[in-house]
Amino acid sequence: MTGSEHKAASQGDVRDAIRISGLCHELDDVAVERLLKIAVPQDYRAREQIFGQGSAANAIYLPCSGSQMVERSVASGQRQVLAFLQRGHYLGFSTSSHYVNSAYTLEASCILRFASQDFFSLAEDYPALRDNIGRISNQVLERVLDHLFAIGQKRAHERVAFLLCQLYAREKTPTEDLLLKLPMRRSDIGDYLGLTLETTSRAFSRLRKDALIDVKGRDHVQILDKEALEALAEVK
Amino acid sequence: MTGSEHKAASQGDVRDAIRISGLCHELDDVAVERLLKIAVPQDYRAREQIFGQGSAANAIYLPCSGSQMVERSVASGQRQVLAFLQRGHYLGFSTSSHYVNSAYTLEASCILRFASQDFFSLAEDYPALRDNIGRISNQVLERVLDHLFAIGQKRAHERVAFLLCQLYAREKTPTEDLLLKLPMRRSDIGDYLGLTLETTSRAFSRLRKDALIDVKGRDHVQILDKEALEALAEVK
DNA sequence: CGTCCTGTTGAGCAGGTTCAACATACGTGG
DNA sequence: CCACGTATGTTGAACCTGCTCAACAGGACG
Repeated sequence: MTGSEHKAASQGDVRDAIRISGLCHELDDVAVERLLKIAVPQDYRAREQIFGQGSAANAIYLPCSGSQMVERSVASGQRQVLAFLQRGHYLGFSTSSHYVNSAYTLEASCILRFASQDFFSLAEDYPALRDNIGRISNQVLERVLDHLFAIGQKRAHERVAFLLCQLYAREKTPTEDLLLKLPMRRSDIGDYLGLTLETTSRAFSRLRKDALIDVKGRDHVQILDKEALEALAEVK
Repeated sequence: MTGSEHKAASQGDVRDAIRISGLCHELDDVAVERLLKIAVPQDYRAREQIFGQGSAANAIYLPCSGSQMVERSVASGQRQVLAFLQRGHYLGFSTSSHYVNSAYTLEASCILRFASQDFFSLAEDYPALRDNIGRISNQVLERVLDHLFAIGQKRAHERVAFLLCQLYAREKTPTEDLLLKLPMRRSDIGDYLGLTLETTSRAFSRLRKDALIDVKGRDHVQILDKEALEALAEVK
């Protein structure tokens, strides 16, 4: 059972998340209302599983608040973090009948749950919805290709620079002071970038020493030299 | 007709490629004919560019024969090979107006070219075609996530095992003797797996020494122990 | 105030890279 | 058809980045 000690999802939060997600692009009001009607909001605590690798893929998720990650593990114990997500990002699209990845919250989150059946039967009625799903998964593909480049070709501190730029670029309201929140642990970042947590930590230290960033406590980073950071992170 | 495997694309080759690609799933004959009508076959020599990073994304490509690769390079000189392709695989889908990747042939190839405009206006008329495009790009995403896992978490010889399993798994007619053709160079494999060409070569040697494969000349590999190879390659 | 958890830093090690030599395959022209 | 020259692939040796193991520091929370 999930904790309900946090504020319930307001209608505004929900609509905001859907709008940000791009799922409603070109969709009429009736369709949006039908979409809202099949959405079930659910509250999660920090570090709780949303769905697990191998379980039946019977829902799609849309975070309204908080932050989440998608990962994949193998029997030999290795783990690859595939994505860090937040409000307006989709989780749980699966080609097969079972999830091949797991998803967890990083912070306490409110997440909309759409039963696959409801969702896809709605998509049957609205071609625009199918197009939007296609557009979203193309964006996902693009991000993953950038990620692939970074892991395949970049050095440790460049990979960390890549993550910081990726996180900054997706902020809807880029903060003027370039302050970034990092809700994940060093080990999560390491598994995202194909590094150990120690190497990740050293990479942060190096960027700090070179005055590209300032590490503010455990989970905040201030970008001091955005251009230099982007030059390190270059993936296209 | 039957013996012209050298140059001109036969109608059979073309239909075969389209069938393998999965683009015609649930598509009626009229639609398929219209698709064939806008396809322009073109012959390429080995190691020729099909399209280049930064150029206008005005076409989609479908190889009928030969083999190809998609790569991305950055100013600093690093290159990531993103995919090795062959008959029935799609090339050149782009979200933006310009390609962010380049594509080259590995061997001499015949490739169908669809002008984006023609292609997408045809897709306007056939929802099934749009669905098929969506399904194909989901398959691409799945492959890229496997690739990401391999590069992020696997050691050198495990990555090579991963590539060999990936290439073997996609053979339409799995050869009984487990003989695999590798039309790419060691440096291409290295850039695909995030390794240098020397490390790649050493990884092949290691797999040979451990009797998992047999390297037959420059561009053929015989798989001797498929189970062991798959155990090394495990990505889910 | 102590405990646990996360992050940082250090030291030694190892896998992968770099640089270099050699081997083999392939295409070309004699 | 063979000989040669160039491409690609393999192997060796030294080096270096990142990993492993370990100690310590700083918050968060009871």
